[in-house]
Amino acid sequence: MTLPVRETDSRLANSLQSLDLAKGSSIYFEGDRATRWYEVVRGVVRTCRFHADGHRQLTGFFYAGDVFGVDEPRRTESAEAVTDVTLLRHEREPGSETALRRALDSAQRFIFLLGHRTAVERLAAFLVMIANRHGVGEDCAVPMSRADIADHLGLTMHTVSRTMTDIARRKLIALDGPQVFRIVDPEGLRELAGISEAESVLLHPSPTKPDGALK
Amino acid sequence: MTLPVRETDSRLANSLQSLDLAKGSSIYFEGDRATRWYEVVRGVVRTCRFHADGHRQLTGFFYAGDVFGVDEPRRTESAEAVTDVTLLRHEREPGSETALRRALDSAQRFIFLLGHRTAVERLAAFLVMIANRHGVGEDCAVPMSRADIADHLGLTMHTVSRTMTDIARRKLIALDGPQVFRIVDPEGLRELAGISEAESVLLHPSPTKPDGALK
DNA sequence: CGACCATTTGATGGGCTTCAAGAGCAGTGG
DNA sequence: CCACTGCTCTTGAAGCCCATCAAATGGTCG
Repeated sequence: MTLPVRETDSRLANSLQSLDLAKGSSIYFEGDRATRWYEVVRGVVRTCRFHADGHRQLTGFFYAGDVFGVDEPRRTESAEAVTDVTLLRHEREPGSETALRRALDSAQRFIFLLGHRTAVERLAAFLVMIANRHGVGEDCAVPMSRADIADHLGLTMHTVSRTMTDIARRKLIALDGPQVFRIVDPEGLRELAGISEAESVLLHPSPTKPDGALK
Repeated sequence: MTLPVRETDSRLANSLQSLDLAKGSSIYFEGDRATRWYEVVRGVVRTCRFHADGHRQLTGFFYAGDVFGVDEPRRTESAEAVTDVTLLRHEREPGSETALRRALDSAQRFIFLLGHRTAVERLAAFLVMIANRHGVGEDCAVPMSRADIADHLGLTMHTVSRTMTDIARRKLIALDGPQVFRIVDPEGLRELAGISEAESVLLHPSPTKPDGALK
């Protein structure tokens, strides 16, 4: 259960620590005292909570440039490494307001995503979100498992799998194994996701994309 | 379409304005420039967005003491008065960090609520949330319509109505018309909602309850 | 009373879950 | 090298829950 944590706190004063964690590692647990927040440098992180019936709810995925763990004074959700990751750990201090704002923003986007009523719509929206992390036309990595996606979107792994192949069958995406896809019909996919062209820009004023012009 | 706005900006310097709005009034619209945020003094407010297929998503309900409209630089959702309301309008300034934190908090709770998979679970959780705004054993007001609840929980008005009477039939609540209920079996309702006794306290470290001891 | 609205209730069908089994793939050890 | 194991992902079949279509009820206001 304990994990290989290699801490390289040499970088800066002890107000900012860099740490590497292996895939699957826990970063913190629901209920922990929370005094610091994190920034992803490399890899992908998921946050999750459990419902009383035992089923898991993944409340967010976080990529390089994203921040997470701003909850206080206690963790309301746990955080885990989806892939091998490098993180920056920040001390809490006034002025971390932008971090809060970004967290709120991503929470609101996620609420809107969950508002989609059918499985295809939700998954399509999710794929668009992933694709926005990549360049246009590039292959898109799906670092998380089908079960992760399911617990994120409120579906079952089976439905996710079926729906994925369904979207591929419609020639909106092309699958190259379970963990890689490429968008074939961007317009069609966005339409399925219920996202207008204009909105899709708004959806990620993203820190990972160099060209983050928000007008 | 325009609305009776009586503005009583006498209260304080022009950095803090009080305003009264009639039930159904719009407070701001999706896309508007956003420079101020609001605090509810009296009544209930809803925020909402629309999906591409036209269906409505209510992203939150806000009661006396709650804050809303912290999004920037543009409104990502519109806000409307569910009942007659009195609001305080705040200028944006550093130090509104606590407002952000509260907004994030309520967003996360809502995500968790949407994570419930069945209609009964969601509605039960929603009722518990409402009940937490009231004293123990008191009658609980349901200021919003069935359609509002439906668009909030991702259900239809019909399912909400059916499920409501179903929960009443199980003697977990007692209905006194569509807009008032009373909890008969708190333990049973919480269990249905998938909320443990311990958690139910955590769920509302609420500004509306005087006794907000969070340990 | 009659019109209108919100809510309730009934009947049917579809989409997702559930249960079940098979396919693909990496790691291990004989 | 290949059988064996364990895992994730895929696919099939049956059932249930909720959306949809449709209609009735109850309340408010003219």
